Amino acid sequence: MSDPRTIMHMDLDSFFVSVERIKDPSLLGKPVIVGGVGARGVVSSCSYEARRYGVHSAMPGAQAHKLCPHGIFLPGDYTAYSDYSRRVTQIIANAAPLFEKASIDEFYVDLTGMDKYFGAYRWATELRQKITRETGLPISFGLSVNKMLAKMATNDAKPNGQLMIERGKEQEFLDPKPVGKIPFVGEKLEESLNKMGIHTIYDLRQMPLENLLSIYGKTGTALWNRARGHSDSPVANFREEKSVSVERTFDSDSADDEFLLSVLFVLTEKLSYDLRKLNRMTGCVTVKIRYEGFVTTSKQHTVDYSLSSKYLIEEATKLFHQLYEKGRPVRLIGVRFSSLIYTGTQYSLFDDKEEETKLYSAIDSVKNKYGTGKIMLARGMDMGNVKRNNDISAAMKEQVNRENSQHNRNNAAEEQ
DNA sequence: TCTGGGGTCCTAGGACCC
DNA sequence: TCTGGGGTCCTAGGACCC
Repeated sequence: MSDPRTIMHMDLDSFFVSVERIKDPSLLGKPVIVGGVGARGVVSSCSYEARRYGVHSAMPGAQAHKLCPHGIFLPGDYTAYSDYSRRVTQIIANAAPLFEKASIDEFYVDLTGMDKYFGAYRWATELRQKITRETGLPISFGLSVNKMLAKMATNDAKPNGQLMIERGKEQEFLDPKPVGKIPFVGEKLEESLNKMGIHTIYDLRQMPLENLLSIYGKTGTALWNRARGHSDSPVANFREEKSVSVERTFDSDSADDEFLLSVLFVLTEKLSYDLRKLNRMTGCVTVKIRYEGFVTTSKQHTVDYSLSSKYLIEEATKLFHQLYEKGRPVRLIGVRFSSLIYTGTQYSLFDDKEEETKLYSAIDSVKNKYGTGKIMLARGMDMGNVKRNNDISAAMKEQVNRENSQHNRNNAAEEQ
């Protein structure tokens, strides 16, 4: 075994709620729920006061309302959340040589080499205090020998606390916990383990590796390792994005072909724009349809690497026609681009399509100025309202026609 | 109670190639 | 005559995380 590392994990406590409370201190001490607004909303974040009523994140809004009728439901202010997240990230970046931003509200810091364990603990305590002092946000941390244990320590420390697992006490820390406390053991896996009589991590540790391997494959090996506190994934300060996606659930199901196609158009346009902003091209397009009753299907296709809205919309439309069962009510439509490659200097390959490039940069510069939502998505997003659908369809048709005639002109020019 | 949106990773079957 | 085996890519679906 290699020398033990010292890893810190940090988690902003009910982050969205904390930001809302900075914006409006009268929310302090009250059951605040972010999300769960609208016909099909779910809870994104909730205060500990709300959790006492059984509310938790990912819960359908209707259920949260039932459990906590006097709760304060907020739609969420994602711009503010990003801003605060960035501020916290900056504080950590200034203090730590090697850290990883694991999500909008979670961070890992590698403190290996910091004079023994207690020096690291003091350093971590000070960083935590500094974050709360400078942003007003409560944050918890865990400290241990790897990412998994540090994260589990944070979970025990929350809310607004800190916990170091002493060296050598790792197994003692793990053994009594339910297997579901292991990160990556979700509802399904926990249920499956419980059925075999495995409830605690101690129970899991009694299972021979061969058994776990034959039942769960790779997952089995991971379970065997996690039960022993083994986890060697490094603190990674950079991660390349592998896919981008966008999807929308409608307030009510729709089987209106024209409407569905216009949504697909808007989503694909938006995603292509994101792709160009990232300086990436995609080599694979996936269209997802979720029908009435949560029945979900998808169709993907490998395509020539592209960042062209027009081309990607054509591909998405083809996939949609192959996938969609006409007349069946649809709950959600989604688009994903994967097999991303960095455009880098290759962007010049597109110089010969000057017209197209100009069109995009014109659209993009307007978007940069006013925000994506306002240009293409504002009308497309709140689509519960059927009356609006006709407007959208008309606008989309107009746009498609414009692009088609442009396309035809280009083709004609090429043929000459 | 009736299930968001943005991601990652894994599995398993089939195509295809040598 | 009636069917090998390894490697890789593509596709569909699902579990899981925040």
